[in-house]
Amino acid sequence: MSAAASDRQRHLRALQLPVVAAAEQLVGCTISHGRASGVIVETEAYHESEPACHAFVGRTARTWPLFAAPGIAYVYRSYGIHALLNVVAEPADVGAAVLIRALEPLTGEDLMRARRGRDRTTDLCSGPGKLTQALGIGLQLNATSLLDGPIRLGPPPAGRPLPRIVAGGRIGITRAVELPWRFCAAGSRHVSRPWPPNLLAA
DNA sequence: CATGGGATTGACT
DNA sequence: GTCAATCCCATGC
Repeated sequence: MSAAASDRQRHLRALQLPVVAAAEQLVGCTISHGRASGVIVETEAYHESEPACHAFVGRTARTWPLFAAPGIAYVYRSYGIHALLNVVAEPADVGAAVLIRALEPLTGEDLMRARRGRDRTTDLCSGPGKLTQALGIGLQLNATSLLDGPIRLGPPPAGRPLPRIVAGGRIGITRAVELPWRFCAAGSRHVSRPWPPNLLAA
């Protein structure tokens, strides 16, 4: 298969993988909602086997979408304020998902600015709460399909080289912090916390 | 039924 | 660097 053909399948192949590999493979793919879209530049993996994952406590009124089929959206409220978007991964009945932590704006940047009340491009989607606000994604889209919409997970933009990936510890959690399950596009200025330059070499 | 704690962000010192 | 906003939900009495 050509490299371009492989890219067009990347988001679909990722959904068939274990959640940590899926998180890595989804960097470079796209998320769109209506006219607004962006390239995924930062993800984190969560799995029911570790305590930082909401699914660790099992199936509840909050966590049931995590156990749905891969490609379903898990959208939940964080800190009483923000909506955070996850791509459910692994086979049905296994609780696992990829948190989308940052996007590089691709289309609809004017809409994003209006929704965010910010001008700088790097302030629009550089965080899990920011990107849902920029794309107009709320809790009402919890458990909807990312393959059928309204939110869509798509392949990398045509003609764009896939980014080199850097891995590290997940952000903003207190348990299982040692797992290197955060993945970023190397050198991207659109991630939530840019990598320290001294650690970027390798 | 009361309580505590977030997979965050933005404003401020 | 610190801190408040804000609310759902999981947990425990």
